[in-house]
Amino acid sequence: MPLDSIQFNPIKSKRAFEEVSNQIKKLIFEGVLKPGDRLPPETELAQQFNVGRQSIREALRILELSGLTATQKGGNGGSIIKDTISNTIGSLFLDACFLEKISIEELTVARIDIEKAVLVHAIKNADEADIESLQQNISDTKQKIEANINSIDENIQFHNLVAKASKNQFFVIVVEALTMAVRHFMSQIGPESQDSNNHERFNESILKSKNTLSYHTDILAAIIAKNQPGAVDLIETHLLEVKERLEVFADQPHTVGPDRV
Amino acid sequence: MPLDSIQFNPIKSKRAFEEVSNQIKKLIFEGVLKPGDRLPPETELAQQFNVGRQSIREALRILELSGLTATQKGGNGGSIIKDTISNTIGSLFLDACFLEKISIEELTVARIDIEKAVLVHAIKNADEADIESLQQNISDTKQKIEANINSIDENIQFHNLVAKASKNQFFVIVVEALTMAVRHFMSQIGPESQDSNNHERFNESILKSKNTLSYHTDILAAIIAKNQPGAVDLIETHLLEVKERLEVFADQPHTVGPDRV
DNA sequence: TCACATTTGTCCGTATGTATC
DNA sequence: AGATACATACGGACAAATGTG
Repeated sequence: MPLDSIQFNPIKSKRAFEEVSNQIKKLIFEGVLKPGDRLPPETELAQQFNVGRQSIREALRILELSGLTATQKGGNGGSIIKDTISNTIGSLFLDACFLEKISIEELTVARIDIEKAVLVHAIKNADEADIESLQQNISDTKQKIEANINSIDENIQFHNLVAKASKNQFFVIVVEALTMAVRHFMSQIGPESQDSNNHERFNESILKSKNTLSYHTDILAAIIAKNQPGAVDLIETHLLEVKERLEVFADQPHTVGPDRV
Repeated sequence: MPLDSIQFNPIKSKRAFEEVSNQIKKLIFEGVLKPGDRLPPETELAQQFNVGRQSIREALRILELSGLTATQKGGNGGSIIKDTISNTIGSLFLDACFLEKISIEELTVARIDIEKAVLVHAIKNADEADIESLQQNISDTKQKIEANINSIDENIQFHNLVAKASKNQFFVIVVEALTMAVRHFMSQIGPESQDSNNHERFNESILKSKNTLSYHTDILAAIIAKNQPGAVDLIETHLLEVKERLEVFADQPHTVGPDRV
């Protein structure tokens, strides 16, 4: 065997909290610790690992930020194993956007290609339950629009539901990251549109909501009819319109991201 | 304005370390703290924020895991602002794979669609420098194969370079996450193949490397010739082969992920 | 409603290891 | 080699929150 192909492990003087978080992480990956399980109290963990409580706490912060655990205060509280880490990835992704490594242009261009691919898989793999939740989403959106209520959450949710229908968890995570970023940029527009002193803008916002609803309705129909080319065309046109709507705000400085921990 | 459209901030008794990490994060996003800058020592930060060192340390762990800072110990050490957080996303993503939320099947299926889209953009946007680094990658791979050295790093790098050529940072991050996962599953095959007691497997591995190199060479040629349909066909066939190579190991239990902090 | 126990959140003092000069 | 600066780590103490009897 050639010597060069041996991989040496970098010598990294492990810090105590790293060792602790890795050991707990390993237990979670191995399934020893399952979602819903509660970790022992910090003081007890400190005794078991034979380290100070400070190291335990830093390890818990890592697990918490990784999306593996959640922390509750008070009696019967503690660190609880969570069951999903997808929104954690979305948050980190939003951070990347803020560091201006990703422009709105790049974001929306990529979104079109990815959601087109996702839609193809959704048409292939969607089951009854998926169709039902998509229909529910549409009717929820309708109600909100009729009541003049902002429907941005439902609009975002539609895309996430389509990703779920693809039965591919990778797509679910990627689309969630995309929509989380889109949602943030949208929310920078939203509050202004609802300014009661500016009826024109508010009406404009309602019009756009109806437009979006119309596209979503047609896309769902195409999914049900398994009309792949039609669906792909629809989502491309739809996302191109969203893209243009967002690009107006591309050069505006954006605020800091949401809290994650 | 409809009452329902008001967004209430969830009352979450902010913990001190959250406040600290958010404030520092904000400074980084705003560009006040730039890559390479050093944060004040922990004791000084504690004084400035008027909190204990423990809270500062937990905040620093959060920033470190988020990929925003790196920590050096010893004299002249401290927390330094980093310039990229992409590999952090890749690591978190690998965690998601380990939680078996994502199967190799899902991973590779998604990879094919995404890399096809990326390739289209790469053909459109690749400049001289991109072509050059891809050519360099090919020649590096050739040399390693001729010297019977494992070329998995170069093979992975090829795909990352194509993503970079697309000039879309979102694609760069997603492809890096994908290849990081693929690389991990590959490395579970690698060590066995290099077992000096198993020449057959080793030769098989060399054959596969040559096959991969051949595909990469053809894909690069198609990029240069701006032959979009040809390139897309090539990468689809190539990734399908990789997919089948990986699927053999799909049912094997995999080991725990790499350390991130 | 009112304690009470549990557990996280926080601060402080001190000691040690490590890298730089 | 020694001094300095810094992260790392431990232990003790108290405050705050939360569920239970």
